[in-house]
Amino acid sequence: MPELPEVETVRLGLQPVMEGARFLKVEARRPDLRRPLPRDFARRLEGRTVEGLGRRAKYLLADLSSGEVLLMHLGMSGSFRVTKDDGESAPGDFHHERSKGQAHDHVVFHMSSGARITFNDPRRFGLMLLMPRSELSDHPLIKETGPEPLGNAFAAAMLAQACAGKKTSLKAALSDQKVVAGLGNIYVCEALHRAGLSPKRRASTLASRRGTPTPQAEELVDAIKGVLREAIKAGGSSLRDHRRTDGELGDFQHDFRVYDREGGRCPRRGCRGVIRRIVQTGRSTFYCPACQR
DNA sequence: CCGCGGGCCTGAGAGC
DNA sequence: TGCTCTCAGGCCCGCG
Repeated sequence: MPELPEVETVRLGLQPVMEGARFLKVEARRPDLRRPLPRDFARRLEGRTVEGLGRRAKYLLADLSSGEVLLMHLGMSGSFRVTKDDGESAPGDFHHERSKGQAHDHVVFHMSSGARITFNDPRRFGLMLLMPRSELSDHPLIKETGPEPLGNAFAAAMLAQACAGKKTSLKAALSDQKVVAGLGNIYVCEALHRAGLSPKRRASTLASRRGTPTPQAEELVDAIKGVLREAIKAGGSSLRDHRRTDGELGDFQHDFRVYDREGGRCPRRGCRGVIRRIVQTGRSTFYCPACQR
């Protein structure tokens, strides 16, 4: 489900109830996520204060007063829901699932801020890990991650460099978290359309022979930054699973130009093209063959 | 090393 | 209604 804008929306929702708050009680109801929850998960969180809640790529990172970092990933279907903590162990219909809450509520944080934070993840591709803060940047999940696309460091020269020599498609390259962090299937398609670049184009065409960025690389960087900023402003895209932490939907799906719009008219001014769906490396790609070259 | 396809899970929706 | 099939915002692993 979630790409950078959705994860950032979740972060902004959790920040006010997590930062500066302590974990009073932690329920690990279903430990078998993509990886098993860490050993002594609840015990290592309870009593600790969250000093800061950050994000790197699609990972949420809670800095703990113990010196550890809690790393959280939403996978395809993960979501966090913030509700008022009434002290009961769980909401939901106890006639069916006594004290178990909704289906797929795998982890619950009871915070000193008075918030109950429930992690729900039907497909269980999500992840929670604990590690010393000092080990984060060297951790295999983080180590190879490319630049943050909204950071100042992310510029055409960088992108061209990362794509130079790549035989794969632009679509595949931008989906690669080592090239740039946080994009997924939706925002890659949307950024490529905005930049007027074909998803089938070779990634290496963003770099000139000398390795310097082409005008297309500049266009693409602007398109990536633009679409991500707008999507964050809209609270992300809600196709099926994504919710803000208050349960409301995001709005950006209404602003998609190509994603999930197969057969629709290309929204670019003056373009008469029709949006097509193709499959690249096993994933749907949506694009306009007329204006994306 | 690089790029691709399969697999991990569950649920929704389409088609019969 | 109910079955079967396909597909889904991600990522890891193994193969060639």
